[in-house]
Order: sequence, then C-alpha cells, then structure tokens
Amino acid sequence: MQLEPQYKELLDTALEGSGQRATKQREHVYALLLQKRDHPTADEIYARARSEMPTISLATVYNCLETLVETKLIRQVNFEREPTRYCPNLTQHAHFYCRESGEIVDIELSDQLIGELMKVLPKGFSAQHIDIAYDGKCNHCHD
Amino acid sequence: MQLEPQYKELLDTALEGSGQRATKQREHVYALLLQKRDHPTADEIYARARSEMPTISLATVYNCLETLVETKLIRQVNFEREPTRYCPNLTQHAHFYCRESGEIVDIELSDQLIGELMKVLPKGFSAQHIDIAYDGKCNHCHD
DNA sequence: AATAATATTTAGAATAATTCCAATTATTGC
DNA sequence: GCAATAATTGGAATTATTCTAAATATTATT
Repeated sequence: MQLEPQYKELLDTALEGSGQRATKQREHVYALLLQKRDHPTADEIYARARSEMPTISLATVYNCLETLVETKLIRQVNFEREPTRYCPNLTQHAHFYCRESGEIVDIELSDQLIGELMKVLPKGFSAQHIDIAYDGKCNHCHD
Repeated sequence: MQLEPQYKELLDTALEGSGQRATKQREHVYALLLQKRDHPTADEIYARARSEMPTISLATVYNCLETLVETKLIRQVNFEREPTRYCPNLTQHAHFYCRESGEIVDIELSDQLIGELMKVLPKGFSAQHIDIAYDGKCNHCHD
C-alpha cells in the first residue's frame, strides 16, 4: 500500500514542523487511515497494519496515532466509553453512530451552524472545539 | 442528607415502573447527585457516599448509577476517555468542559437549535440523541 | 561512509475504570 | 413471619491504554 504523494508531503511537513521523524510505521498507519475511512480503533489498525508490516507492535500503533493526533493530521473520535476511534477527515464535521450496524458516518457541519452553537455559550465562555455525536439509525438500517 | 419528597416520588415511580426496588443506596446516590451538581465521577460519588453510608461499596455505586441511567433519572457525561461523569439535569443541554479549571457547565439548548442539528442529517438517518461537548475556557478562567 | 547523538520501536509490565462473580443481606408478596 | 426474589458487597477479572527499558533506526557530524 502506498501513501499518495500529497499526503506523504503533508505528513513529512507536519512531522518536521514538530521536530519528529518520518518513519515507516507512521507512514503506514497514516496510509491505512486514509485508505479505509471507517473510523477504526487502535486494535483494528493494528490488525490491518500487520498484514503488510508483521513486526509492528500495538504500542507503536498507539504511538503513531498519538503523533498523528498531535500534529493534527487525524482526529480522535469517542463514543461513550468505547475504544477510541481515528479519523483523517479534517473538515468540520460531527459523527453519526448507528446503533444497529455500528457504522460511523461523518456529518459535515456548516460554519453557520457552528456559529450558532457558539452563540449559545454564556458570556465569558470561549470554546476552541465542539464535539458532536449523533446516535440513532442510519440509512441502511432504516425500517 | 435528605432526598426531597418530589424527587423521592420520582425515584420510586421510576424504579417501580421498571420492576426494581427502592433501596437506601439508590436513594442516597440519587440525593448526592441532586445536591451537588458538579458532574462527579463514580469514584467521587463513592467518596461522598461513604461519609454518610460508610459500608457502601464502589460496585454498588456503579450499580446504582446504572439503574438511575436506565430509568432515565440521570445522564452519563463523557469527555474523551476520562472517567464517566453523572448529571441529574434532564433538560436538553450540552456540556462545556473548561480545560483550565476542569469545571463542567451545563449549556441549555433550544428546541430550535436541536432541530437545526437534526436537519443536517442526510436522508434516511434518524437520531434519537445528540451529544454535544464544548471545550475551552469558562468565565472564571478568562484572561 | 563511519560515528555519535537522538528519536522511535518493541514486548511486556503496569495502570485505571469498569464489570463480573458468588456469597450475604435486604426487600417484597403472601 | 416466611419464602421468593432482588440488591449489595468485596474481591477478582477485564479491557483499553500507558509506561518502561532495551534494542533499533534515523539524523547530524565528521
């Protein structure tokens, strides 16, 4: 599996910018996330990573994910107390969790809607991030 | 500490409705949540509970909280992978987490705003719940 | 290209929140 | 008050994640 040149570029710049090194493992984990955008957990990424890189360890997967989150190339996604999931979609979006299929779908959010959510904050409060998680039934699981 | 009669009533009805029993422990945990609405964790509730009920166990605290959540008398509140917190505010609201003080504040949400959030869902999706978590700086921690 | 300095990976141990378990105790319906 | 059932308890088990220290890889320097 290959990391597309534009993403390779993005990764290298982000790592360099934070004084970190480009390694095979980081590249591979990032490529996996870009390739199958189904919000996998660390364990799932570990399983996927091993087919091409059998010696990678789970700790390394966690380390790589941490680095990618810190450099803002990916986002963490949490639902209740379930294992953290990872997402390379950097646009402003919420997540929809289907209780039936377990599928997680990105929901794009307009600046306008985010603006309205910011407006309801009491005076003196400022938010740097809003995390929005829907849960219900997705289109595939409809009656 | 006393559970106010209207809440005692609410609790008894909710428990009876789901075929569960009213116990001292359940009442006490519920009373603690109503009395100090600072979104405590199970551990914090355990510590508070013990001063008046020294023999209560942590497992029981977890059990009581589970029952209260199931009967919809309280809500769980999660931030990232931090320990789950509990909240007896049943109105439609989001949570604001202050990175500086750690304080968690309820943010009331209008039906209108919730409606708009529902409207951005793609066709075929239906949500039964939206979880909204802000994080940033609260009024006390302002510059 | 070899070497030194530094960062990363690795495997396994440690941690922390939560759940499970089996025995005891409390509550409810008769 | 007694039997039936549900809840509580303490401790063990589980699970996601982090930590640790040794081995390996990368980068900078000669």
